[in-house]
Amino acid sequence: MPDDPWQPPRILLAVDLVILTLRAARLHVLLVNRGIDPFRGAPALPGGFLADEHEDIEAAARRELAEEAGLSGVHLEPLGVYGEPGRDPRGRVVSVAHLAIAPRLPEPVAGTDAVHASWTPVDDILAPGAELAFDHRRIIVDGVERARAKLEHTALATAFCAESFTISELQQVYEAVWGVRLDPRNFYRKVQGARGFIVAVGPMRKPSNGRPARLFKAGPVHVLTPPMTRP
Amino acid sequence: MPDDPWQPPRILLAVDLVILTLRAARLHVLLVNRGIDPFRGAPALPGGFLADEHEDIEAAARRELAEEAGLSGVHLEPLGVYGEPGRDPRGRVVSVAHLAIAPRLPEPVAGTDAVHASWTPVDDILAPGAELAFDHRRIIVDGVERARAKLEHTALATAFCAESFTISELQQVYEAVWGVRLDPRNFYRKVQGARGFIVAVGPMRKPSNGRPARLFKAGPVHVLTPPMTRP
DNA sequence: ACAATAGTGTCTGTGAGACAATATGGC
DNA sequence: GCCATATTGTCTCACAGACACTATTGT
Repeated sequence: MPDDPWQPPRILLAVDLVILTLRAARLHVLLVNRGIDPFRGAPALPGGFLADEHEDIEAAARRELAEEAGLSGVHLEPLGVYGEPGRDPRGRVVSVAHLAIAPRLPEPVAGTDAVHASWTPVDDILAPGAELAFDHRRIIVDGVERARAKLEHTALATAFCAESFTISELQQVYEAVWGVRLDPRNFYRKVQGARGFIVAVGPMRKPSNGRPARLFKAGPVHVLTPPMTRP
Repeated sequence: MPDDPWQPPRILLAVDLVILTLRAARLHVLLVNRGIDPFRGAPALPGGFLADEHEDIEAAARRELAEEAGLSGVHLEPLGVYGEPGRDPRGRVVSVAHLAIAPRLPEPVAGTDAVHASWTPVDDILAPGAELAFDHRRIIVDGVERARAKLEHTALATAFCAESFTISELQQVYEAVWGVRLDPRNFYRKVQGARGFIVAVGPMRKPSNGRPARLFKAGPVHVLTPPMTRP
C-alpha cells in the first residue's frame, strides 16, 4: 500500500488575558485598543501569539501580561479554549484565555507595546451595545464568572486588597465582584468563621467618621472552609 | 523601517477524549492501545488531530468519539487544554481534552479504526504503577474530578442509568463515581428534594429479594436545586 | 449629644447526617 | 413466620440570613 501523504493541519495558537482589578469599588478589566486590522480601533483583550514553537502557553500569557500591561507576579490561571473556526477573519486561530487578578493599581498602565491600554468597568463593556473585538465579550463573561466562583471557595479576595485591610474593605471586594449588597454583620461573622482566611494585625482609624476598624492581613489558607457562599 | 519577517509559529492541535461509563458498579474509562510510536503499545485516551484547518474543535471530538468508540449522541463538554512543550516527543502538540458521559454499554466497543479499545476501571488505571501515554493520567484525573463535581450540581447521574431506574440504582451511580458509601434513607430524601430531578413512572419488582422499588425516569431539570453535596 | 461605622448577640428556617420505625415483597 | 430491601419519620447539629443591640470614634 502507498504511504499516506496526509498531514494534520497546523494552526495559530494565541493567548488572551482577562485582567481584573478593582477601582473605585467597581470591577474593571484591562482592554487595549487594536491598532491593526481586523477590528482596528475596537477594544480588545491583551494577548498575542506564541513567540516560538517551544514557548510554554502560560509563559506566553505572562509575557503578554508584562508587555501589554506592565504587570508581573500576579495570580494567573487558565480560563478556557476559544477556537471556533470563524472567530478570527485572518485564519484559524485557537486562543487559550487566562485569568489574572491584580490588586488596586494606580493609573491606566502604559504598555511597553505601542498599544493603548486602559481599565474599563466590566459593567460598561458588557452592557448591550458595547463593542469588542473577536469573541472577547464571551471570554470576559467567562472570566468574571470564574472570578466570582473563586471568591466563594478561595482566599482570592485578599489579592484585591492592600497588604492590610479592614473587614468592610474586604466586604467591598465581594460586593463589587459579585455585584450585590451584603449585610455587614453577617459578613463579619462569616469571614471570621473561615479558618485561616484573615488574621488580625492591629487597629486603625477611618479618615472621616465612625468607629475605627481592626486591621487584618491575608491568612495562610487558600481554600476556604466553610466557603463564602453567594446569596 | 523594514518589514518584520517574523511569523507566529504554527502548531498541531489535537483532541483527547475522556469517555466515562459505569460497568459492574465501577467507573470505567475507555482506553485504546497505541499501535504506533511514541508510546507504542501503551494505553492512551482516544483522540487525534484536527481533520483540516476548518474543523470545529468540538466537531473533531465528536468525530473521534464515533471513529474510535462507535459512540454518538452522548453528552460532551470541553475539559481543558494540555499544551506543555515536552508532552509529545514528535513536536509541539496542544490538545483540547473533552469529557464524554455514556450510559451503560454492552461490550468493549470495537472501533472502526484499527485501534483496540477497551473499558478500564478508573481505579486500576490511576493506581500507582499504571502506565499511560503522554500526560493522559492527568487528563483522566481532571475528567473524573469534573464528573464528580457535575454530579453534585446537575442531573448528569441519570445519564448513567437506563431509561427508567430505581432510586437505589441511582444511588449506586453516585457511590461509584464519588467512590463513597451513602445512606440509602438520606439519599432517598435528598434526591426527592431536588425538584425536577426525577419523576415517578410506576412500580417494579426486584429479581431476588426485598420490597419492590418504585421506578423513576429523568426529570426535566438539569441544574439541581438544592444540589447533591458530596460527603 | 449626635451621626456613623465597627462589632456582638439572638432568633428562625433549612438542610445534612444519624438512625428508629414501618411497609412490602419472596421464601 | 423470617429476611431483605424500600420508604417514611424523627432527632440533632451547623449554618445562613434577618435584625436588635452595644461599642467607639469624630464633630
